Amino acid sequence: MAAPQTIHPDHHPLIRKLESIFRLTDEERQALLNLPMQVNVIKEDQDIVREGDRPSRSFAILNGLTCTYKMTGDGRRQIVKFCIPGDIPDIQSLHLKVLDISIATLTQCSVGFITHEALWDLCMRYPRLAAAFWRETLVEGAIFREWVLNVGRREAYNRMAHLMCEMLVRMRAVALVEGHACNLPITQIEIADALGISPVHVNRVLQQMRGDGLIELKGDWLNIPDWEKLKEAGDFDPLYLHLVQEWPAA
Amino acid sequence: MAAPQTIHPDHHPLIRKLESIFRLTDEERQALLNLPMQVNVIKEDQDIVREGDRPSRSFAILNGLTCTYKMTGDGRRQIVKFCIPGDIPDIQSLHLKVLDISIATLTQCSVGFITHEALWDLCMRYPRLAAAFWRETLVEGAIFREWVLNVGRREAYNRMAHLMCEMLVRMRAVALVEGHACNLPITQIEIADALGISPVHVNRVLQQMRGDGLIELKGDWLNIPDWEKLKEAGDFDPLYLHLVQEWPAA
DNA sequence: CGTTTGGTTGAAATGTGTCAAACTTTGTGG
DNA sequence: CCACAAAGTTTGACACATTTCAACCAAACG
Repeated sequence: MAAPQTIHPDHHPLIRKLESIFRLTDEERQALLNLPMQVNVIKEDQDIVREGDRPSRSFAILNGLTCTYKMTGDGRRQIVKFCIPGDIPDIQSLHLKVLDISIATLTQCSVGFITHEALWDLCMRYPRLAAAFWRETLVEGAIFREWVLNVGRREAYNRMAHLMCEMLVRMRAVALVEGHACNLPITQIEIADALGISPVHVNRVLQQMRGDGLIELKGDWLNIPDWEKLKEAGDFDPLYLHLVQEWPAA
Repeated sequence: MAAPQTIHPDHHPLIRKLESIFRLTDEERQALLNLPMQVNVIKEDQDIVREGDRPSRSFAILNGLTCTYKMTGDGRRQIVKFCIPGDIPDIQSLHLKVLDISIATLTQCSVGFITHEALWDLCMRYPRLAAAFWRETLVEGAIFREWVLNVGRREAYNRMAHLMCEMLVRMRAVALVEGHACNLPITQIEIADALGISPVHVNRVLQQMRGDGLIELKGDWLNIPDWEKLKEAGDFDPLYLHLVQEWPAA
């Protein structure tokens, strides 16, 4: 609905993300700013795209939280990734015509739609940007792999701790962490769908973790009182996120 | 150990795979054939690369079976993908300097090492090949996502059926299926590590599936007497494999 | 042949799921 | 600002899928 709008470079999540990987040239930065992007605000709990769709454009999350999910035939949902500002969750559709995933908002979001045509054009003109996008999809793949490990080989308690670690580190990378806390407005049902367990069990595990002083969840805020302890519980090693700039140990 | 060797185009797994996506030009095909590739034979149960490595080259599986896996801190293994001829399982290392996975042979394999330098050169010269490699990594990501769903939301029986379906379809795509059967020399322990369950349970589930007439496992051969039934049990939809050429229904 | 590796079996332990109800918080319209 | 509805969280009891442990068996192998 909203008309194309100008975003200040420093606040453009895409630019911020790419800059965290390598230094953009002025020309590259300008090309990104000039990308024709239709910014829409979408309310919470809406599918943005659905499995089976054949989109002609991709979208960047500018603001808010979304998740990528799949369903079994009998209607059980598995969230395979939480997407945060700066992500382009369906960039795969540039190459793969039919979507094998659905993507839904978890909160109200503003997303920027970019036509595949414009993306292709950008990639052709700026091979370094093409490489950066490719790289992003590879990191995404690495995250999926870690999730297979997490769901397949860790028990609920550690699995949950691992997820919290990942979210905090990824949020920190896009400057969405304040101190040891970040805004994480997701329900226990959504956590359950991400971890492959039942909502009831999520509740029990969360209480246990709170009791152990690993996390604090007040309203939509996730606070990590003891990062090292959480990391230990989650068996968490950020290597798979392939962040270029690790932040100093807490 | 082995010296670079010539492979007939029709038997070159890489070319065969790319040709299944789009028609290569003569020039592209020649460029692939000219890729300097060091072919090594590696015996079974050997790590080819390990998590933490910083490889300067990638490798294509020319022959044999390998798996990509990760380990938890307390030594539990999760296989995240089986790799078959035509795959380049660590092509991600082109962009991501440090490996977040290990890759091991399951059988004796012949693999072709290609330096990153040569791959970059190829990608620069032939953008369609670069796009094809990117696409391959995206399909790989789609497979990981499906595995998260499989491990997170399906019970052992269906999970196993799903894995068998995937293996058969992927093997068929590279002409490794004869009739309804394919060579699948993996142990029950390896299946357990792929499905995130215990070897004992794999055994029980396999017996149940055999009893239900879903699969036959004699020696290293997997036979599928009733594809539709297996597909049903595995809740299997090949969409996520993004094969260009579906094969006609059995 | 003995040794190794992988497969099979049973019994007991356990993590997690299911169901159903109660409780709490949030949001909304009167 | 209250009242109510809706959404999300918490709790308990019980069921069950899967794990663990330990032993035994069968096939492959040098």
